[in-house]
Amino acid sequence: MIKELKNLTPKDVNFSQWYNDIIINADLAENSDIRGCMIVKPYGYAIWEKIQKKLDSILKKAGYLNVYFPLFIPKSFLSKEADHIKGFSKECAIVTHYRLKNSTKGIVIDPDAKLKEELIVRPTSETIIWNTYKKWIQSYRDLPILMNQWANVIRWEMRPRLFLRTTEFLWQEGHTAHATKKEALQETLKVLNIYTNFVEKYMAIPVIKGIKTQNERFAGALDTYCIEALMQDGKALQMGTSHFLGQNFAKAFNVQFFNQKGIKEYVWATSWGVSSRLIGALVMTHSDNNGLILPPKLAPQQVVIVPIIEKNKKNLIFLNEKITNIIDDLKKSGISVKYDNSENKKPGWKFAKYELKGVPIRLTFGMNDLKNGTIEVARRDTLTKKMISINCITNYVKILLKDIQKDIFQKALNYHLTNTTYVNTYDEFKNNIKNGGFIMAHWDGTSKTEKQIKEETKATIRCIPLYEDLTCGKDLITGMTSKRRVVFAKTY
RNA sequence: CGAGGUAUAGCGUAGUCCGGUUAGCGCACCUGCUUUGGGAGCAGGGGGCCGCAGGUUCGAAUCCUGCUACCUCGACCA
Repeated sequence: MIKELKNLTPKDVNFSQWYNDIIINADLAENSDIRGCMIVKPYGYAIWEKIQKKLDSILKKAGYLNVYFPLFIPKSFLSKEADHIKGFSKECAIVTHYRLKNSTKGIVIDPDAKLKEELIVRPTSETIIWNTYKKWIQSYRDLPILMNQWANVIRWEMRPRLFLRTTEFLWQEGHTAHATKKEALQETLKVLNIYTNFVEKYMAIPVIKGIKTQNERFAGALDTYCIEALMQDGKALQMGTSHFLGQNFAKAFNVQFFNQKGIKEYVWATSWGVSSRLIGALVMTHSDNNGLILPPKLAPQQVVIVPIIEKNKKNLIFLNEKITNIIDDLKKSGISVKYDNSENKKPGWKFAKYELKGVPIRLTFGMNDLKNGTIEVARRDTLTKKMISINCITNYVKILLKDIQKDIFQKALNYHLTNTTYVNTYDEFKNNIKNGGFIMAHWDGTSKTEKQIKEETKATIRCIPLYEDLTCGKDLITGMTSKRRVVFAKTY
């Protein structure tokens, strides 16, 4: 299995196998017996917890309150917003009965226990939340409402893929209600910036901020903002979205308020989310052929210590004593440490195992080090080793963790930039899209051209970037004037 | 839902075309000894209704029919 992994490279056609091997070998998750549902193993879940805790504290500081709404949504709720139901109807899990019974054929669904109205397992919670907001909002004084929910959702996608597109996934979904359009729009962008900052600073993944075209928009939104990242095989992945919902849901659920002048108005809404897909992005952005590479800020174990045990095992006592001191010191500095002094595995096995799991720093300590007052420090990202004096090891590790965080972002950014090409003709476009990557090209703004490009090249417009230069140009196909370049890529 | 493919031990697989000993191998697991600074070696051991249900045959993992599940590709997508 591992040998197979080593024979693959991220650029291989078989990138999906490479990706799956890393996820399964690094103990993040495994293929499920139930279609596409992920089973997150403790290590995989630990990464999700890291993401969740950090993002949660950021959102709380920004003023959002956590809530939890029901898993089941009555079918009629979901149907109230026309575009919304159109977008989600093809991927809903539906509860129709509430009881089983014994029969001659074994356990069967009890036909007498049919629900009068079917319940949909939430694919997202806009409808059930707006049904409740109706009861909460009467006056402009009740606004804004800033809520966030950590939950699981179900989307019965045709083709599931570990972490990237699983039938069930974990996420946070924010739902806000505002008195004015301006405020709601500001909110949408504020959250987009929170996401960008989180993904770049913590996950060390560079992104492009942008706005979706009409074709790619969230079902029920007026505008969908997003952050897009580039994976190592040249495909793009949407890391998070922030939707400006306008008054669509307020109108669908009749949520109105009296403004300061006493006039009734519909409420303005936003919704936004990031999911456990982020774990997949982490894997695909930083991994190499030895396995996962985790950014220190999100690694469940930042440092692993491997003692070199000699044949009589007597030296372990001396090593333990010294290493315990090191661990205490590291922990005092807020660094998480795993000490693997198991005697049944050889050091080489442990090295390989923790590299596979992406632990940023490995410390190796044996009798030679004890004599010399040294310790061996190995970096996961560069796979380089260095002997360091044991007296300054805590400080060294502290600085090295910061360096690794910075370096892997820089590495990902370099990849991102070298794989972003600017093209001016459709031929250039077709040539470049074969190799993957982001392609910056002019587009006339019509769905027709967008669809034609999608059909002919399988590339879609990932977004209209917010901060790209605004030089004019001509559409690749129609030659119509275009005010700015947009980002094309193939996706997962 | 359309098109192709696969199903053999916890995982990965050989055997299937051309039916014939007790279904073989690697990893993992268990026992013992030796090892331990880059995935240890030797010796021994346990584990299989060959996806499910029928059929053909003296005899089926192998041939035939039906079913189910999964994988890849298309439409979908945080």
